[in-house]
Amino acid sequence: MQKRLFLIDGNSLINRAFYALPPLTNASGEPTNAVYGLTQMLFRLREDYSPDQILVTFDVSGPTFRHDQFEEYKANRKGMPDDLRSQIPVMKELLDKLGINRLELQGYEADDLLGTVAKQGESEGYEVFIVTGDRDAFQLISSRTSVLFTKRGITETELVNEETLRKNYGLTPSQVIDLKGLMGDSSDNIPGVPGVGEKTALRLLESYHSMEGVYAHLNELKGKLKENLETYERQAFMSKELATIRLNAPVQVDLGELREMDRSAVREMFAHLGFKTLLERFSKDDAMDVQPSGSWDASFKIPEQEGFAEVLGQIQNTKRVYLSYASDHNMLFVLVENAVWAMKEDQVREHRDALRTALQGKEVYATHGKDVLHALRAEGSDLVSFDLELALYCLDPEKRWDPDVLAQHFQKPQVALDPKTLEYQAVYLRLYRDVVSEVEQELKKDDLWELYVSLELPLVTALADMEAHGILVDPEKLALISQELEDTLERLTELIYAEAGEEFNINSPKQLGVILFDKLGLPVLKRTKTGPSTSADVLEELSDHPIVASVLEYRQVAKLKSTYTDSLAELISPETKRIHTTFNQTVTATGRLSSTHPNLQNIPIRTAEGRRIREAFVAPEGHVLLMADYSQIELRLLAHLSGDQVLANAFRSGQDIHAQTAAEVFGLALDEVTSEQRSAAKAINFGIIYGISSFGLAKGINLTRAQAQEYIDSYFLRYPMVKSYLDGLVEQGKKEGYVQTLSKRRRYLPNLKSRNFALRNFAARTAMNTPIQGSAADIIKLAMLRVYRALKDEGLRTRILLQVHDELVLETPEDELDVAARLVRREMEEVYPLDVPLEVGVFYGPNWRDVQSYDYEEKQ
DNA sequence: TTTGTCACG
DNA sequence: ACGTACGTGACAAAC
Repeated sequence: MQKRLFLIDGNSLINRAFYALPPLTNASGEPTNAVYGLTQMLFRLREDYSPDQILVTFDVSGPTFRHDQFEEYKANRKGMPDDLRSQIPVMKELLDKLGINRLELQGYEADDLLGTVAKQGESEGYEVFIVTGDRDAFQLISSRTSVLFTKRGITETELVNEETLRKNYGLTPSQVIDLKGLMGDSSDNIPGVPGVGEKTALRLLESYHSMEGVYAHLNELKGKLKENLETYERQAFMSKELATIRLNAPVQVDLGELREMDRSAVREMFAHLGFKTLLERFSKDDAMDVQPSGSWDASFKIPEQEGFAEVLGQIQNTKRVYLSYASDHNMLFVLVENAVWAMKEDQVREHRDALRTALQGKEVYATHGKDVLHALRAEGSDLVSFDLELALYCLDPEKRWDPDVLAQHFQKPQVALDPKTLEYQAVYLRLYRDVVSEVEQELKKDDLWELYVSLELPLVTALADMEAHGILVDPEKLALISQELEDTLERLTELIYAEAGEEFNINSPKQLGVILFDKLGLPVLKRTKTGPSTSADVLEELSDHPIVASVLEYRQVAKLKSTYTDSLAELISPETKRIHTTFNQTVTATGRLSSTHPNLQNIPIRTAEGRRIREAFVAPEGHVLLMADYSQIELRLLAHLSGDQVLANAFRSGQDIHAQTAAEVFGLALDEVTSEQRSAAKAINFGIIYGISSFGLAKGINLTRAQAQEYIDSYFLRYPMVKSYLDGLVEQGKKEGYVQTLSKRRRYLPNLKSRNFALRNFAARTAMNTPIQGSAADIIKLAMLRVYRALKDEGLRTRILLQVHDELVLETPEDELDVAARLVRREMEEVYPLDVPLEVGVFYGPNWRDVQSYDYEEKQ
């Protein structure tokens, strides 16, 4: 077995622990939190990885060679707070008593020591682990060295090796410093090239591999980017050099074996520091060797070639199989006959068909069903019969159902393992097996079984199918738009610099604030907690000044370029030429879906400029895109749920709903309503759905609070059932502890009883909004299922591509358009009969922008 | 990591 | 007197 050397970046960890943990003190009032954090980490490492040697490095105060080289380096780095400084000698003393070696050297930073000793360890045959919260260490990764990167303070670690560095960051170890040279690092006062953020830097490195490569091919670049790279070349190379870790620190360590700790001295120190839990664990027999998994069996097997037949055989002989896919390891875990098998990506690929066949007809219980469907390329099949994550989401959509929470909730032993390890996955799967019947019972007890089993679970299949299919994107169109936006951006930049009389980073709210409010003396209308606000609604008030109009336009264009052209292009799959988003089914509090990587639920539509992005989303040859959206589904649901007949009749009449609201609120005939009154009524209708408040409404349309309150009062006078319905929701929420949607989906609102005014009011608005927004989510999910099944049943080739909350986007062969359009409209409108009709607008076209209405009557 | 901003329903 | 419209995700800057 290979020996393991752990190198711990003491300064990095102690800093992170200090800021992440609450300010603990011992009985004498001395701060202890940083010491506590690092000590806990040490215990955890020993339990999880059984290292053969541990070394902790520290920075020594005083100048390093970097100070000589660059005066400004860290010149204005914040000093260390006294409460942290005082903990360092304590930590060192504790390490000595624990028998853990310290390493520090005047004139060298911890990074350089880590790097040098890592190389020494490698040459002596160790598997080296560097534990730090500093990304710079990624440059030290090699086939024998990996980094345990701390996150969320130091509570979580991520194991980064050559493979995960490439996969998650798109970098080789040596590119880490190129990246830093280009983009800089504000926390280290290392300047980068202006206008080059992470995205741009990664793009450049992908094309040109290194900074040298970028500069060798500068003539292939253009515009502001090229200009900035040229201007800041010297600075970029200086920054790169600064970020480079030296491997030649004059240290030679005798790695040897771990020293014995001085147990009584450690116990004494723990007592003095007030570390009760650590002391307790430590006092038991031999705390440093305690098995972390409690009563859980953390074992697993990786099947060898012959072993695979054994896995398949076990699956054949059983009724039920538990599966999880660990995306950070790209491994499929299978629990069958009390054995956990862990299969690597290529192995799964090789045996995919055999696995799928073996699982057919079994009870397949998955932690995350959609991941398993993707891993087995079984999207669109009904392979998964239970999805734990989804079931827990139905129980309480806002609870973070981590395995430790799950264990606690169902009174099982705690899972005390690092979530990044394979053992953790094995234990999680066994925990899952042991709670699943109780999860099912609880769903039934709370009347959520129907929601889970008839709506959410079958939807997994449809979503997996949609994700795998993807939507076709025209990269040339995207590039063209990007170039035009770039040109506009350059023109606006010049204009803004001229009007400001100087150059600055327009993307920085802080720098922009200095120009607008200090230099040009514009009035500060709103503040954020860090300074004057420069948000669009503020700037619109100030648009008399020519610079403000330019800034507003710049912001719009910059947003489009960074979020919707450059990044979208990178996510086109080389194999399919399509974008494959992920639809998250368990993140929102209301039951809606969300979309990530990329988010395809917020593609611009409101402005003509932004709408152009939609032109790049296209249908393949011989196909058209088909769009279907619900009209006013939330207000219709309000009419249905409240039973208000004035509102219901408004929808039955088929007239413009906002105009009708205006007529009611302002006491006019429908044809007397002005367009201003209509927009005011529209804002009121929004307000009602959001959980009305006079303050909010006044902000939405320019009114005083008193006027807004008058509008609200007269609205509720005309729609009294709406008023009593909304009041009833808050009351019911207070009484039951939760509110629910049409399909009984719950959202718990304990803050309805809070003594804090703000929290309580927020909860009250949530109580009014969630049943409406959530019921709309229920309905479109049900509609998706019906459309999906109907398309399958009728053997059509039309596919659902996207869901955007009240809209479905489909792709249909031209010769299927008529039948698909009618099917979609029918399934969506008839999905769930309400007191008012559900109306669906249907559109089609060659891309997502240029669409025309599909008029059902005409085509009959 | 947090903050400000802005894209969507 | 308190302080906000509801639900998301992504990006750049600054901490």
